[in-house]
Order: sequence, then structure tokens, then C-alpha cells
Amino acid sequence: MLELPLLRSNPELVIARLAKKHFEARPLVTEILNLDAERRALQTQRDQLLAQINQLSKQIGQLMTQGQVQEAEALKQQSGRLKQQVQQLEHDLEQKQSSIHDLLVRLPNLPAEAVPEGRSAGDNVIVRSGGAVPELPPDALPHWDLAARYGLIDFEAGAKVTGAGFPFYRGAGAKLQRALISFFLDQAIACGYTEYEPPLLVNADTAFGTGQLPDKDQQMYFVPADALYLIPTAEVPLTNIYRDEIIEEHHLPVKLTAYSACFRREAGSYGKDVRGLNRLHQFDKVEIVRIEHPDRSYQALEEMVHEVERLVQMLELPYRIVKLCGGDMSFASALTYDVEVYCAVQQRWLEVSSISNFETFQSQRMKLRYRDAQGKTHLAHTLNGSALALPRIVASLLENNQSEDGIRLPACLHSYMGGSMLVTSTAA
RNA sequence: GGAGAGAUGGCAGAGUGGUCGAAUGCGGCGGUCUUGAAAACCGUUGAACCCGUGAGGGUUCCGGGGGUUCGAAUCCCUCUCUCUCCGCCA
Repeated sequence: MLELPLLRSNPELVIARLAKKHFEARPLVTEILNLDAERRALQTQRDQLLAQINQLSKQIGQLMTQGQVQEAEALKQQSGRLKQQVQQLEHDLEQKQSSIHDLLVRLPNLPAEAVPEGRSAGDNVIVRSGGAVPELPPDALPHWDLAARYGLIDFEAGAKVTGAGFPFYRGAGAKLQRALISFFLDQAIACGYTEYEPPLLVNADTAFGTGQLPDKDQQMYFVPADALYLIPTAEVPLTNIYRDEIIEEHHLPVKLTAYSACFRREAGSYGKDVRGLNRLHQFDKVEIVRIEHPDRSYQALEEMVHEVERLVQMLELPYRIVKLCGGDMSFASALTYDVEVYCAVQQRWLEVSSISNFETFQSQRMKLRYRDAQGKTHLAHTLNGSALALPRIVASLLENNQSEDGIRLPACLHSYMGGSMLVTSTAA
């Protein structure tokens, strides 16, 4: 949610910046500013009336203690008339306020200066890349066939027990999940993040705070009996820890990490995008979250990209880092980098992390502030990124590291897995 | 699930209809003192919104929402949460 004072002071800037996201903001901005002016006029009127009523009440109190009942009665009547006017104003005021809010939440975040122009994923900018694409024999298998051959993942059992997109991991496949989660968490902790284990269901206020509500409710699973949502990412509970909080400036930055299962309905997806591990309804992910001082949030974003880059380097996967263009960015983001790994058999780049600076977009909704040395409160900047999402990492590890001997593990996982091979071909 | 108690400022904790945004203590900040620090003493110390160039003024907020009243932290209704006891349970 954008800050209203920014719209008031510089509406043209807002409109121009949102054009980069291919969002026509002028009608909304104009309507918001009109309503805002009306709202402020109403509040001024109401406050003046309330001040009069408060004044009268004090006088009545004095008269009563002096026993001047008749005079007091006259003032009571006067006060009653004013109160009726206040009620009407209050009603109008609430309407204006909720109208403004409803319109304001429809404005996307402003893209940062550094965001490239562009309309779709094809216009994203490759920042850098690394790792070598392996040479594979012509009979190399895609990960879903490898998973079946070595008994690592049982998609059919998942479909039977729950539905498509809810696989069982099995044997070395299950252990690999555990190993990756531990590896990712250990790396995040080494970078100074505090580990949390969050609730997997959240209430509506929380879902609103990070921007899943009101627009993206169809992406979340919902439990109606208790009005709770299954989290699509640990970002949601983690960031909301600080909803409605004021953090002392010297406690910044706040750095949080958590492993969680993530639940996404992914309505409308189909075809090769959802084959195997490419897109699931439930998956595992380690998330990193930061709450930063506005002056250093972009430096923090770069740090986070490097932290994630190091993970894919240690996993010895071919990767590239992409800066998203205005048209491909999410509603709430000011600047986003995606980290993608290459799956050598599918011959596709798969997104395994998305790292964003939301500036004050989330903190405005959440009233997440910090207090500076002068005692002034300001909105903090929030950032988050995947570090990392597991399924596509697993897909890439399987496809890229296969040989006639089995499936090799990168060195960083040897201690977690108790060996250098995930599976050997004798196990097939 | 049943019974009871409670929710007040960063924390602890007073306050049961008027001058209460709220005593007091701790913590924080500023100062006096000190070579420096501690102690002591003095002062100060919540958030949001509106009007105003400013100085300043006004309004709201004592878990959330609603009500009674000229006037509510204080009375009533309701919801949420916490604690204690019982039941159930990984």
C-alpha cells in the first residue's frame, strides 16, 4: 500500500513511476485525492464539534457540583444537539475512509529507478550467471523418470492420497529434503539470520499485512471452520511478527529465516510447467526475511542476492541471476531479482528464488515502523527471498548429476547425506 | 470441551462516572556533580490523525467492536486473547 502523503505531495511522480509497471494510475489517484480532501474537511468539522462538546461537559460537571441544576440542563440539551451532528459526520467520515482505503490498496508499489523497462519475462535483464551446463548422454532422463527409477518420489501415491501436486518423497528422496532444509538453514544462520519455525496457518489480518489479501486470496488454501489460511510462504508469518510494532533503530536490521511447507493452489497452471517437480501445491522452502533501515535496504537486497547465489554455487548448479522488468514484477515489489537454475534434460531455466525489496509497501499496511535517535517513527523497509525453494533444486540436481553410476551429490551435501552419491545404479 | 480470574503507557503496577493520556516504581533520554564512570539529585519521556508557513491549537486511543450517559479506563453487551483448575490428547 502506498503512503497517502506521497500521493498528496507528488501525484504526477506516482503516475509516471507506475507507468513503468504498465499500470494506468491516473483515474485512481485523482479519485483518491478528491476523497482525501473531502475526508479531511469532514474531520476538521467533527473535531471542532467534539471540542465544543468536551467544553460543555466540563461546564456541566462544574454546574452540577455547584448545584446549579437548571443551568446544567440547558447545556445538556445543547450538547445533545451537537452530538447528533457529530454522529452524521462520523458516519460520512467512515465511508470516506474505507473508500480511500479500498482504492489505495489497488495501487501497486512503485518500481525502483533500477528496474528495467519491459513488458514480460522476455524483457528481464540477466545480471550474471555461473556454473557449467553438464554434458549428458542422449539417453539422459528427466527428473520425474529418475525419481521413479530410483524410487525417490511417489507422485501417484500423492495423487491418490491427496491430489495432483502433493507428492510423497521416499527413501533417499525424503532424506534429501531433510538434508537440503538443514543445509539452507545452516547457511542462513551463518549469515546472521535467526531461525524460526512458524505457524503454517495464519489469520486474515496477517494475510492482508504481506499483501496476499485482498487480491490473491484465490492462491491460498482456506480453512473456513476457523477462518485461517494455509501459508503460501514463510514470509507471511515471519514478516507479520512485526506487524503493528515499533522497532528501535539500533535493533535494525532484523534478519529472520524459517523452513516451512508452502501451500499454493496455483489455479490455472497446466502442461509442461506442472510436470514432475516443476510446480506443486505443497512444497518445502527456506525463506529469508529482513527488516531494514530505508537508507540501506538496497544494499541489503544485494547482500541477499549474494547469499542466495552462494547457495546455488555450493550446490554446483548452473545458474543465472535475472533482474525483473517493470511488466514482470509483482504487485508489491519495488525491485526483484530471480535466481534460476538450469535443468539439463528439460533444457529449461527454473526459478528457485525470488528476492525483493518492498520498501514501505508492506510496512505501510502492517504499520511496521522504527524509531530513530530523535524519537521519530518511520516506516521500515521489508525484504525477503527464497533461500531456497526445494523442488526445482531437486529437479536440477537429479537431471544434471545423473550418470550410469547413479546420481552424484555436490560436496556441500555429503555430510548431510552421509556420502557422495544420492543413489547408485545398483539401487534401480 | 467445562468452571473461574484477568487484559491499563517500553516493563511492573495504581486508578470503579467528571479537572485522567492516566499515580507510583523501574527502564530510556537530557542535565547537575565527577578526571571518567557509578551513585545521588533535577528535568524529561506513548501513538495516530486534523488545522496552522510557524509558534501553537484540536480530536481519538487504557485488548477489539457496540451500547448507556451531558460526560466512561471506570457501568452494560459482545468478541478475542492470557492465566488457573477439571476433562481429553501427540
